[in-house]
Amino acid sequence: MAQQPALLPGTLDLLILKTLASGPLHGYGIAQYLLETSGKVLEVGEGSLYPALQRLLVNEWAQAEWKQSDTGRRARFYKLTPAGRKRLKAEEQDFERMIGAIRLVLRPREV
Amino acid sequence: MAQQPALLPGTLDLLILKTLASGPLHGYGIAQYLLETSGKVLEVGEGSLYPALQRLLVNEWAQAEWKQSDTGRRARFYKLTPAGRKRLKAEEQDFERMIGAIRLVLRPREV
DNA sequence: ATAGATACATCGACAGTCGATGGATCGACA
DNA sequence: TGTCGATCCATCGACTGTCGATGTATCTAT
Repeated sequence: MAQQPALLPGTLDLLILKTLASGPLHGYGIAQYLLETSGKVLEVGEGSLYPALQRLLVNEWAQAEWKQSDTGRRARFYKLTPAGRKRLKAEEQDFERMIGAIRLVLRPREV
Repeated sequence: MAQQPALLPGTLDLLILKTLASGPLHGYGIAQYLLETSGKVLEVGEGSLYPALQRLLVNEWAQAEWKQSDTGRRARFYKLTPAGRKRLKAEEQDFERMIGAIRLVLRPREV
């Protein structure tokens, strides 16, 4: 990685899952949310976002429904399924596990 | 990700660079070091490790030299170049930046 | 009119990880 | 003696995920 990648590969599903845990939201809204919540760091391109949303649907971690967005346009709202919540929990744990392990390497003397 | 991946994609170069910052080491030794230091979490397969080492050489972040290992076998020792140290620093900063951003999403109320 | 924000989605290129495979040496143990 | 496990190198093809470009459409504001 280092600079170009706006995302840590492998974390996008987790981020989306977490975002949806607060309530159903559409693709564009998810990208906006991540951008703002992360302090403009996580810039999810559409070429990453929509494939990720497809993954969620295929795995039945989310369901989609067409509705009106706040701005009056049609938008596809994604909503977590129970399986999606389970998955979120698992991904959060795995993430913490990985980060913890990496930290051990980055700072061996602080344990 | 979640379960199967033994590694967070995009972090391997950083981990290797950090490992080599303590002194020259050979491939097998790097894998061992990461495994032990991480508490058995980071299991770097050879199919990931050697391509990563090639990347380091190509980018001149490391130099390689054949020597005798502790066990008397021939082994290729990788050593950080000044550019490699620079790179390590940059990757560490980027990593922290990404993790910080992700944390903001995972725990929005703790800031 | 037209530009910018909102909203969807796909495509091909590219990079990185993984499991399998192949080779070789050495010590230990049966 | 044979063979097993650990040490050590490396490559290959499959797969997955991210990225930038592209295309469509609507709505608001200028």
